[in-house]
Amino acid sequence: MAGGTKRLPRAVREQQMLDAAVEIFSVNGYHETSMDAIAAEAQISKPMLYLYYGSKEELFGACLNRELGRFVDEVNSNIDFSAAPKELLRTAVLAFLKYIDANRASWMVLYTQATSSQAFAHTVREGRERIIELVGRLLRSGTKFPEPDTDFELMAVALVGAGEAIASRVSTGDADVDEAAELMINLFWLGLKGAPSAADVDATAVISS
Amino acid sequence: MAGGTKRLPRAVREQQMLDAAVEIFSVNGYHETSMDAIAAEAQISKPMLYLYYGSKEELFGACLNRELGRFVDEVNSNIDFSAAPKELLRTAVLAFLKYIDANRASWMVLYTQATSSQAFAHTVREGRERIIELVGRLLRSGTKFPEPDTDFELMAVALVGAGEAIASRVSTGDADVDEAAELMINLFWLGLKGAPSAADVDATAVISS
Amino acid sequence: MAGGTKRLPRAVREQQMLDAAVEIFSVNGYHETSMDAIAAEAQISKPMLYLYYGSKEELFGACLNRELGRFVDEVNSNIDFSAAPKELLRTAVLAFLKYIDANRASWMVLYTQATSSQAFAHTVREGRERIIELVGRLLRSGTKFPEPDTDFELMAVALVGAGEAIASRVSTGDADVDEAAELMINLFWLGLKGAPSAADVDATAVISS
Amino acid sequence: MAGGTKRLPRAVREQQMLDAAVEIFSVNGYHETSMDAIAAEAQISKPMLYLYYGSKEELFGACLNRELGRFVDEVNSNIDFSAAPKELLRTAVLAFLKYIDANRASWMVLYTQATSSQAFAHTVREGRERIIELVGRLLRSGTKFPEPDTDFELMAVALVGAGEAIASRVSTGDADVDEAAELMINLFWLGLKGAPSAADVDATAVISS
DNA sequence: TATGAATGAGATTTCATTCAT
DNA sequence: AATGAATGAAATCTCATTCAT
Repeated sequence: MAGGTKRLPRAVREQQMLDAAVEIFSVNGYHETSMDAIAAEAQISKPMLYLYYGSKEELFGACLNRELGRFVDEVNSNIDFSAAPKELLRTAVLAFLKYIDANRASWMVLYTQATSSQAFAHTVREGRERIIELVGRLLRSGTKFPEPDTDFELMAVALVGAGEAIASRVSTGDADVDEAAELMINLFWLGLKGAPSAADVDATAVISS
Repeated sequence: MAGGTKRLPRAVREQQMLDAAVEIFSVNGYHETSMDAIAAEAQISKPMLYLYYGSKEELFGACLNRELGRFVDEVNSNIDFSAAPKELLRTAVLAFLKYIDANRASWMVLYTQATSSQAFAHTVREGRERIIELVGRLLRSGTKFPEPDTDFELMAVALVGAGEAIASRVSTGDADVDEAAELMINLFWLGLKGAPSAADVDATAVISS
Repeated sequence: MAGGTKRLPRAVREQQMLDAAVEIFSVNGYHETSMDAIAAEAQISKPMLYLYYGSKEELFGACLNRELGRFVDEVNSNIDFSAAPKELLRTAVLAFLKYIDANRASWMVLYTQATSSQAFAHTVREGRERIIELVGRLLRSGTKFPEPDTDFELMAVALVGAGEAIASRVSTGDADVDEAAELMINLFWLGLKGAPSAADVDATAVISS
Repeated sequence: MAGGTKRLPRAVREQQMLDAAVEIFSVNGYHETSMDAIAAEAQISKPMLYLYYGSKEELFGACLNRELGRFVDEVNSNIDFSAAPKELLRTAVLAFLKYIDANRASWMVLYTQATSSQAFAHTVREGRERIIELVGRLLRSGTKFPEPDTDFELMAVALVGAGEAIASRVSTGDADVDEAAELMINLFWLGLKGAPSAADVDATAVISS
């Protein structure tokens, strides 16, 4: 009634639908969300959803892709690739966490939902895998004298896992962005020397027997 | 005559049901699992399931609790609390990862399921929170001269996140337990000095420009 | 309410459902019939239909099979296989048409429905094919001096087609059973000598110019 | 600019639509065919379909009528009405079967569809009725000394049924046109003396016991 | 104690059909 | 004359859950 049963160009409607879908999926989860609910939120009829997106699964996929795209774009454009390594790292981590912070509902929940929902675990896993590879390469290239048997990839897995956990804390508002950023930066930095044996000497020194 | 198949003591029936439920939930996920399927697997009738556990949600909760309990018990009993800190850490990490490795199907999948399903995110989050607190306390007590503003809890969040990520890799068979353990131990150890400012000095030295 | 939401043994419910399904399918046709309508007619809930028969298609298949079985049984038991050929033919044709006459709604309409419904054309065609083969063999064995190139099978096709058409007339009440039987018997009998050339001589004699 | 693609004269458009509709209906059946599919095949928009034909049912009716008309025209124009009865019969049967043979897809399938779909059984039945009447009149006029109680119409029903069955065989490619024609001609010819008593004498002679 | 029988409620999806331009 | 945009209505099917025995 208030909203609009008006004729809208396809592109506009698409966004309108995705907005609604992201909103509802985020709040209720994939399974608990009905197409009816999304249609209602978007103030359109259910058949439109199917006309535009084919199925609930595809609709969710479209949500995922849009949010993923936005995330990548935003983060990418806020990283200062010309800066020195540590500064670059700082801008990257900050861009990442700030995006999470600013898009709590939509992104983290979509992300969480997708991780579980069997049909999308795949997509998320792939995305994560790419990030892990990236981080792995950064670690490798950033380490001056790598031990021969250093498993940079597993280290990357750990760091990305840590990043996700921190991001989750940020997304729930339970952690301060700046503080979280500082910690992540440090952790990554440490990761660069985290290869097994190498670290022991220095680290142990500061620690209670 | 007409009645039931076999009279079994309550405790046995309960386990029989949980075994079946864990099995099916693990394979198919929470939403894709029907009570019918569980009843069939347990070779009992659906009303029994409801008699014992009240609802699908409660049944899943019971699965979760049992598996969580087993996990905690097993890990606990394999940690050498009398050992020196680093050795204690080693036994803990190994116990953790070995459990994961030995119970791939049941635990990690249940865990993943629970994380998503809105109704249980709660339970999992609580469990994780307890672990994070524990790790946080360990960090605090393990650090000789803590900086005043060190946020041990957030560091614990990161480390636990890293641990989960690694555990996930182990559970899929994509990472070797021993290697993963070594890496986690190192990471935690480093975590002890991961408080912002303190680390910079040493770490930077090994790193490119 | 009036009918019965009572507990019934499986076998009884099955028949009750099939009765309802046959009734409604017959009146409305396969596509125009909804499972809701059948459930209502059977005075049970829709899930029962699915519990017992799995899908609309399978339900229809079950109807088809039951009616087909009844038809075959009834007709078979009314044929006098010990009689002389012509008498045997007579009993067979009468049994066939009388069944049709007595079961107008159920059988003929089911038959018609099935013929069309893509998914069952198959079943019906097979059944018809068997009858055609049977008739073909009868023709062959009944003809004393068959012409070498006589296509008994195609003749059987024609005779069965004629039989179906007549049966259809009977089922709508537009033809008298006894008269129809006599005609069919004659036609079949003639069919026995219907091989092309053979007939010409006699037939032409009775015909104008 | 925004508007329509091409302005075509009404008659052309109509044929274009019917062509598409016949094609799709034939392949998929009435129920399985969507207006969308037809519009797509005709390369026009759905509202056009509705503008020209009002509803799916009417569109199918139009298809049926056009095909029926073509069929009648074609067959009619190939019958040699001036020939002697038997030759006339031959030309008629051949015209009929040749048309079927040449228009397998369109006609027989449409015909089958129509027979079932409740809404069109009517139309088909009427058409068949006209043919039956025609054949009945031919039988009557062709029989020199008809028995008083001979039911020529029912005989016509049988013969037309036989004709349909044979035609169906031809349409599936399972019967040769010429052979089928010869058989049909013979059957019709025999039908002329198919009145009960008359036939017995001759026929029995050729038959076993 | 144990279960076969039964269902209310709701999910996804598909169409024929119509506005507004 | 022609169409992209939009929908009401309904159909199939599934599932957690409960009686009645």
